[in-house]
Amino acid sequence: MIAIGEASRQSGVGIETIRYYEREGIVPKPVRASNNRRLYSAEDVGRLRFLKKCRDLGFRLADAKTLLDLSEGDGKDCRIVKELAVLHISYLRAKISELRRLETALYELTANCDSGNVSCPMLSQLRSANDR
Amino acid sequence: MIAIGEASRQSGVGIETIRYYEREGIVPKPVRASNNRRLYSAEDVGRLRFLKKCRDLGFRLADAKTLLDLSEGDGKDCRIVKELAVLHISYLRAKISELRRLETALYELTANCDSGNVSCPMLSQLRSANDR
DNA sequence: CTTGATCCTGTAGTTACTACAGAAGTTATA
DNA sequence: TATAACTTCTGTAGTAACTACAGGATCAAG
Repeated sequence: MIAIGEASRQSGVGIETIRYYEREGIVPKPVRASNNRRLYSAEDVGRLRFLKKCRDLGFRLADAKTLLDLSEGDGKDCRIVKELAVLHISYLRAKISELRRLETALYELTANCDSGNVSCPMLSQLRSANDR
Repeated sequence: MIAIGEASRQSGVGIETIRYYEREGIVPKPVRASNNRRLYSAEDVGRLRFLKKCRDLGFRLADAKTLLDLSEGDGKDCRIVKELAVLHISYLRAKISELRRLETALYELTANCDSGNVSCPMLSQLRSANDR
């Protein structure tokens, strides 16, 4: 059993974040040593690492918890997992194309923008009343 | 001079958001009617619309305010505008490639995932101790 | 005169942490 | 043994940019 700092190091999840996950009921409350300090097992660290990977993949915390619960449950079949993943992929794709759109729009706005212009064309564009 | 509801309609900025912008000092406090209700001029609506466009382009609110201030100032030259825009474009590009990476990773994780699997390969992958 | 729409202020909730403050306990060094 | 440095504890507040009330006042229409 290890202390929270070591659990943080082993899982890659920050100390404050671990305590936050505990408060939020994302992970079970760990046992306490006689001095009231939290003690984590290898399993606890595994959970934290699992959550970290999910978060790194862009899942929201609630979904990460769902996945964690699924992975601890008996029926580990894929349905819900795949559903969540597919949903998240389409969310990512939508986000990507939106950002690409923004990038293009912004690039075009700056195209005529050159130091020395008396009146900035980008600002003019943004100030214009038309379009939406 | 129009009421806040109409200003919201004309600018596309929500009523609560308009009041929020006022609280935060993003837009100047509007004049008040004798009944204490806010009254907006065409110029005020213009500011809101400007902010809306900036936000739609993905600028953070603070940057939107900077742009707004620039567009109201005397020296409307492009330097700071372009700087902000270029910075934001590179931020967008970084975000896009990050999301693409996530999409690929997630897609690969789901590849072997098929309803009916007894043990979900995606969960196994996430539970595995290796890599980070 | 009543109904429904709009507006007001002020506060709290959202997401997922992060950053303290102040106290207590632990470990390493002199 | 004293002291310093480190770690942990609880609890609270801050972040970004809104959004959602609650509870009350005012307004316009019929």
